[in-house]
Amino acid sequence: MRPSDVPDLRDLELFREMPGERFDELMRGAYVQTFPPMVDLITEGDMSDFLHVVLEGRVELFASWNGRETTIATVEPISTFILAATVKDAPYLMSARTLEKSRLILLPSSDVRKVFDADGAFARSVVSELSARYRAVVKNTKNLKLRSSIERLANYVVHQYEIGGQNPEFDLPIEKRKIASFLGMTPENLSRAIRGLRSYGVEFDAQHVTISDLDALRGLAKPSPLIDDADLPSVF
Amino acid sequence: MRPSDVPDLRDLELFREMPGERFDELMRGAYVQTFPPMVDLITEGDMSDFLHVVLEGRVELFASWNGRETTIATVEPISTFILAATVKDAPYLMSARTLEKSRLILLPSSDVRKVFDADGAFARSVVSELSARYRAVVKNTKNLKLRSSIERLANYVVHQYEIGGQNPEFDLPIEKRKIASFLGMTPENLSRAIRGLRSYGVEFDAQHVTISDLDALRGLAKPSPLIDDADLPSVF
DNA sequence: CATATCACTTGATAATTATCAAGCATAAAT
DNA sequence: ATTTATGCTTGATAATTATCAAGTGATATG
Repeated sequence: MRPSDVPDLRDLELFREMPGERFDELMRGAYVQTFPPMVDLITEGDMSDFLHVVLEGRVELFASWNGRETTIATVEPISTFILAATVKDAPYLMSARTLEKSRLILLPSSDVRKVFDADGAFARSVVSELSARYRAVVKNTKNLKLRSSIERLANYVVHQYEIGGQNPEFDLPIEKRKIASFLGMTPENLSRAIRGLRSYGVEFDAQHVTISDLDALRGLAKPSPLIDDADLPSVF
Repeated sequence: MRPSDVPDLRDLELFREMPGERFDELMRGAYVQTFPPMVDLITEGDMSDFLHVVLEGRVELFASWNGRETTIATVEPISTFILAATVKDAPYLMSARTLEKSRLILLPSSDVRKVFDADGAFARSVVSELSARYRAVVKNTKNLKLRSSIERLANYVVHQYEIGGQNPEFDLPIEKRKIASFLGMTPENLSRAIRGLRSYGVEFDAQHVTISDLDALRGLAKPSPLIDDADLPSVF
């Protein structure tokens, strides 16, 4: 375990309030590992062995049923995932794979639960993180159920614009096929939705997006803080 | 506050581990209220004033955007709702209304947060509840994104069959229009999906459902514990 | 009893979204 | 440079789902 990774972890809301000894105890069992792209990290249905933290790279969370697959989220540094399965000692609901070369810290789930049982401050941090994630998934549900695919795309574009410092030009952070899956549509349908946004002053050139009429786009997207704003600093 | 309500609350996983004095402290600020059917309890976007607990009756959680509305869940006794907004001190993401005459306990959010900050055991109980709810929403997302409407209905029927003690005849617990909204479809589409289930040996007579060919139904539904099983004793 | 209301159903049609197949462009591999 | 692979786009078509309008049946209301 590289000592330089520890400060990053310590800054996470999840571990910030924890007494130093507890944190060190957690770190003793932890290990850091670097994975190539497209490596399966966890498989849905398996029991939770480790709490995962992405230090570098990018990880996709996805789920499958009956031969179909859908992207639930992509996780970027520095952020944990599958916290709920870890504290519940329950099977993973999602699978995870690296999208690019990624460095992760793996904290044995049993250690996490041990600290969790002994340390009220940690328990409170977990609550904060879980609440935020819960709310993110509820927002995602509202997005899926209340909006059409072009409306979801429009809001995705507005959101990328916002988190990119309101620059009217930016690059898509992930492949279009992943965006399509995340937004709950096929790649073909995304392609057509992208063409549909031209009448709202949005041009796509491969990964590059240019917004020329923000008002028109906003008029279609009608973004709402109760659907589109993040409770979490990172992720989703 | 009726003293007979207290034991019910005390049995909730959320409050079970809590020291008696803390529990009493929480109860001092609480009050019980009975509401007629179809009363708006909370409105999405408002700040969290109270943690709500349903003692009797039934409450619908729903969300709106751009004139559209969708049912997220119905809450039955004895269960809390909007816990995440309460602990985060954040705006409600969903509105709530009574579906029938309902009795609720309202716990001031600030009291809940106070106890939460002081009591590690309570924080751990909150985590357990939140994790379960988080996982329920993730399952719901998988249901929405991976299944067609008739598949969602088929799984809904299988689920009702399971929680009703595997009796091949049972009654729908809520109005069909609510079921449609919960399953993410229009009432018309639900009507047609119901007809579509006839070829799988499921007959609907108003609210009454009869399953005559469970294998056929299961073959269509393909229920999965990673989508359809509950982490929570009640709700969803 | 008659009427009104409301959930539900059905039919006709439209909109949305998915599927299948082919073609294009870019980037990696030989 | 040519080939190969891959992601993306486009077209044609089909399936799914929504919308609008009308009708049915049950229950409630006057």
